[in-house]
Amino acid sequence: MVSPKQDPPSAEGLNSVEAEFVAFFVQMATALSLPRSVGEIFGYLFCADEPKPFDEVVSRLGISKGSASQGLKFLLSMGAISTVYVPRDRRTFYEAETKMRKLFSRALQESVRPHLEANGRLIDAIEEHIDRSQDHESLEEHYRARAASLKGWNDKALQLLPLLDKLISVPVPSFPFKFFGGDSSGENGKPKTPPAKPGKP
Amino acid sequence: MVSPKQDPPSAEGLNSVEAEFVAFFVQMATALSLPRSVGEIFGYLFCADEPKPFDEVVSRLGISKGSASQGLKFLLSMGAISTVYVPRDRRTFYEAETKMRKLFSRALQESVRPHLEANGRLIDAIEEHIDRSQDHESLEEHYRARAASLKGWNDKALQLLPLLDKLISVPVPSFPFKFFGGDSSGENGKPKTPPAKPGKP
DNA sequence: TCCAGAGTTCAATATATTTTGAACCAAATA
DNA sequence: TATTTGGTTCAAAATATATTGAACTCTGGA
Repeated sequence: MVSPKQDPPSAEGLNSVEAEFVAFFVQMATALSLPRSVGEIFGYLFCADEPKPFDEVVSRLGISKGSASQGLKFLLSMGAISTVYVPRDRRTFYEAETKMRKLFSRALQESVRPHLEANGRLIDAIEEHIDRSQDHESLEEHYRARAASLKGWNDKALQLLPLLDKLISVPVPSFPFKFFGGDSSGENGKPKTPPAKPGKP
Repeated sequence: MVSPKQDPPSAEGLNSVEAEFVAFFVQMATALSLPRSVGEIFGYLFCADEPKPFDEVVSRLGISKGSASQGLKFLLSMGAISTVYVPRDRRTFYEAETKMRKLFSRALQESVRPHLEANGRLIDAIEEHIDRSQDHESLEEHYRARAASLKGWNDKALQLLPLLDKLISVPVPSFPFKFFGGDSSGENGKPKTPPAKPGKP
């Protein structure tokens, strides 16, 4: 399905393994309706063994500086990547967050929760409209019931968020019958040594 | 923020409560990156007290027949609405699924699971590429590790699906320390009586 | 101070998605 | 059989989104 071996050694274009990782995250991005370029960038950084500088993202992926800049900014804002400072190199290096738990957790907090909270406010608005308007006669009760159902589910979702957060850090094959136990795949306090001058051979 | 009272009695346009429900689901649809029209249609049907026919969806929402047809088809395919047969009326009537649990459950099965399964196949493809290609020297081990991490998380997600499904049917305020208990908000075997000739006054 | 490199911004362009509406089909009715 | 009604299809138009690339800013030398 994909062509033979022979990986271009570096510098321009991706080797076949990188290309597959990138394809994976492009598909992921598509599923989440994010731009392709975001998937490409994350995929490239995810499979890299060292932090990579801006210009390498641009040249290896063959995308424009503009796209790279915007995509990196977005990924930073999501907490999906972070910058790495490399002494004696003016460029900023980027590395992917590879702890999926963190990614997921953060998405829950930064994307899902705000949406649910906004929903809550919209539901309040609905209820106010039901109060304010007459000539619904028999419908008024029905409207109230529907609004209440919406509110119930929204609240439920909000309450489930922290539980979900706990759930994903439980080692799966043993189903979680006690929740607040330790996290198996926990943090390692590695002091984040910058790599020994990577990139630009 | 929204203008006074005085609801247009019917026939054309929405009353102010309907308008708010529709706005809510439009925002919901946007969050899920679905077309506005899908949100409008679902919102209209969700707040209706009886099943509504195609032509009313069109005229009340002021969208084209094409949009309505496609949106309804989509919502049917998601199981978010269903058709209702009304004797002595050629039109098909639609009603929203108001049991959120069903909606959610179904989305998990029909949308999330297939994506995860596709991901699994893509990860296999990555691993095959790692096998096939040489000249990665020291990188090969790193690639394998990254691929393994991906596979691990994907499998975990797949395993969590049924648990999630259970979770949402648990009454929330009492946290779930036993999972396989009964479902409080369970099915009611109502025999689905068609409404007494609604619509078209 | 000037220059070169790194990166950002943003208007223009390219792409993708939604919506419309006219043409069409099929079933019920005249 | 012809007509009307209910609804679908699909190509074209309208909108929305992503990408590019040229102009720009900023910083660190020389």
